Amino acid sequence: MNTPSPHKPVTLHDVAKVAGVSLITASRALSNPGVVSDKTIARVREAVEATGYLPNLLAGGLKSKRSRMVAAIVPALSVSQFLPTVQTLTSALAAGGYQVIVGQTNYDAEREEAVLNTMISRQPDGIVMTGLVQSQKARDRLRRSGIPVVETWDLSDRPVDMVIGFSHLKVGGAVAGYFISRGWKKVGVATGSDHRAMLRREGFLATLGQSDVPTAVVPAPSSLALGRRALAELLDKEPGLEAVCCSSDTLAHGVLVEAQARGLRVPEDLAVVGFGNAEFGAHMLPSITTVHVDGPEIGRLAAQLIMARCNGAAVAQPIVDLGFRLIERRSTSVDAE
Amino acid sequence: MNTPSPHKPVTLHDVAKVAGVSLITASRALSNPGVVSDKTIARVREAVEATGYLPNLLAGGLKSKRSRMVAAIVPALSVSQFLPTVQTLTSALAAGGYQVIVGQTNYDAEREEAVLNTMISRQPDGIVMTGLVQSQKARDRLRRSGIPVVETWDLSDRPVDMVIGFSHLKVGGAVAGYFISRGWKKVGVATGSDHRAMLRREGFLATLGQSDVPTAVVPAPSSLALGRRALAELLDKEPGLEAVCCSSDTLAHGVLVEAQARGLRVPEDLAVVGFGNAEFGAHMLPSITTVHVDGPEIGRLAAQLIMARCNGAAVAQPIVDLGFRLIERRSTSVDAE
DNA sequence: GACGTAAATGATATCGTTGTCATTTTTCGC
DNA sequence: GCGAAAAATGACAACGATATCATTTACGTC
Repeated sequence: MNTPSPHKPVTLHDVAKVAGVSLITASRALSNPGVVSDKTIARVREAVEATGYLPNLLAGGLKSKRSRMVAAIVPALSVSQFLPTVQTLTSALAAGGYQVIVGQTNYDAEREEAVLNTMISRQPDGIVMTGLVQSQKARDRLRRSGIPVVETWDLSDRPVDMVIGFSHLKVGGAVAGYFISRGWKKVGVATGSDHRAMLRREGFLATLGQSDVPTAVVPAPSSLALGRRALAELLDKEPGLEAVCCSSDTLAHGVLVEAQARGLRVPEDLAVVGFGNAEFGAHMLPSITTVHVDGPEIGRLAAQLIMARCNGAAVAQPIVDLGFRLIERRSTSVDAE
Repeated sequence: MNTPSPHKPVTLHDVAKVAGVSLITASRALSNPGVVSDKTIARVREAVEATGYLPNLLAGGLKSKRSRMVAAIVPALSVSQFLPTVQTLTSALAAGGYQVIVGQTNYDAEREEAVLNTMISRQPDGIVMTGLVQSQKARDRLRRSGIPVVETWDLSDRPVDMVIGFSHLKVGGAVAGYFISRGWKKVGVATGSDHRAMLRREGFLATLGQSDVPTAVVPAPSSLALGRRALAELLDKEPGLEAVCCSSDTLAHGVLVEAQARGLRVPEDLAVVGFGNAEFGAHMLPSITTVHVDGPEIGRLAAQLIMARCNGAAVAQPIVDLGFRLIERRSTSVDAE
């Protein structure tokens, strides 16, 4: 058995020599087998096996202008909200031979622009953003780059390219509608400081018809500890609070814990609504009423749209509204399932 | 203002022409400014600005053999356990001009091998694994590839290359020691089915000196719902259970909820220990006794080791034991802080 | 001012693969 | 068995950058 030295990697050239064919035929046998005879394909495959050849995707990508990489850009990897999306995106793309390269913006528009430039430099076949692209300069550059871009977790009339998401304003409105139907008057908002959470709050306030609702804004990303602190802050402002609208299930969880610490019964003394339908919310005591959004589907769809584009297909519907639905659970209703 | 057509991207050649220097000087002005005069650097920078040039990292990487990409391989992105590690890894690498490309193995050794091959094809400057590389074939191939590899979240005498982690056997032993010191006799284990969790259970049993401890094994990745189910299963087997050792804080959270649902007081009726020191564990009621491991540090260190290697530095200590510590909280002791 | 050295710039080849076009071989109808 | 079309293979150049080696320019010293 031969042990190749670590510094002379096997190239397609070596494979071709072993298989007794030309370099280019070896290339085709592997990446375009339709035009090569079965006999030759078999010989090349054997040679690949024998030499332990692995293609150099940098070289292939350079020439073919298809890197088979897709950039996924998130505020931070630890924002569990987006994880299911990135997870399914990665899996769906991997199934098609694409890999994901991640970038973190830390909720910072300037960093976002820098990250996007770096990503463009890597010649990705697609870019998936969580959220809309903030800076106009970046939007222009992305458009000029010609790279398929999918913005997600939001909607826009004029996306950079494609968008898959839902209306945060409407989510806020739907929650407010629910609050109204339940007759809650003394309400509060516990929200992360990020743009989308603020949009939901805006929609909430608009439908509620109040503009002076007590609000606790906590820095993104949210956490249980921040949720506790937020409720403490809200109760300071409005001791008779009946219901709290939270910008995430994590925040809602914190609110629940703080309520428990203060001997407030949920939902009897205080009703709590979250957002995101996190796994834990359905199984806690009390379970958390929340707004469900299909995060995994966003990732799958984004992968699909980008791979379709890469194969030259035109995308019929570049704006996809996935909608949402409110799931009523025990944190707002003792009768809920 | 000129609007370049989307299909004729600006290359370094264009920049050089605009700056009135040769291609290679432009290249050096950007990536090795030390050897170029300040005047020329300024001219090239201007030309970059004027043309909107972004380098093609595929081309650069091909020739220089430094792709400035690092592969991060996880069982699944949704395993929150590893997220802080991937997060700090990504940030630390980004600060050094490296990007992370992610691969998911789904806890499957065969998939792991396939993912590693794909990654090697991308010519990464380093590979960071969560866990040890399972298949021997993959280990050999990685060694031959000459790519710096950091295995994490575990220890081994013979890593593929470098390893940063801690001993899961010892973690299990430490928890068992704690159980013994508290005098708990009727104990149970709720554990994920993954390799590392099973190692911890092994260490736990060994130190405890019992081999017939009731165990509920749930499929990885763990969830709150699985934790609830695990406790139900354990109470079936051993109704007089005094304490449960869980393979993650998420599972412990589920055990806590199930205990609450059954009217069991924690810790008086049932003590619960988790693993991982997740954010929520410290702030819940009761807070969760757990084993702390410095996940973010693992990521930072891994980034550091790989970048050092890329700069030609020899790594003095290729095996780093970060240790762990047990944090006693209210889920095992009413006196805990 | 001549000389040697260091600084700055340039020309050329190449990284490993694939697109394009050219050539050879095979296949098949009549 | 011939010719035309199809199938299979090959030669060459090129993708966009950097490594290497060569050359020119600037600078300080005696």
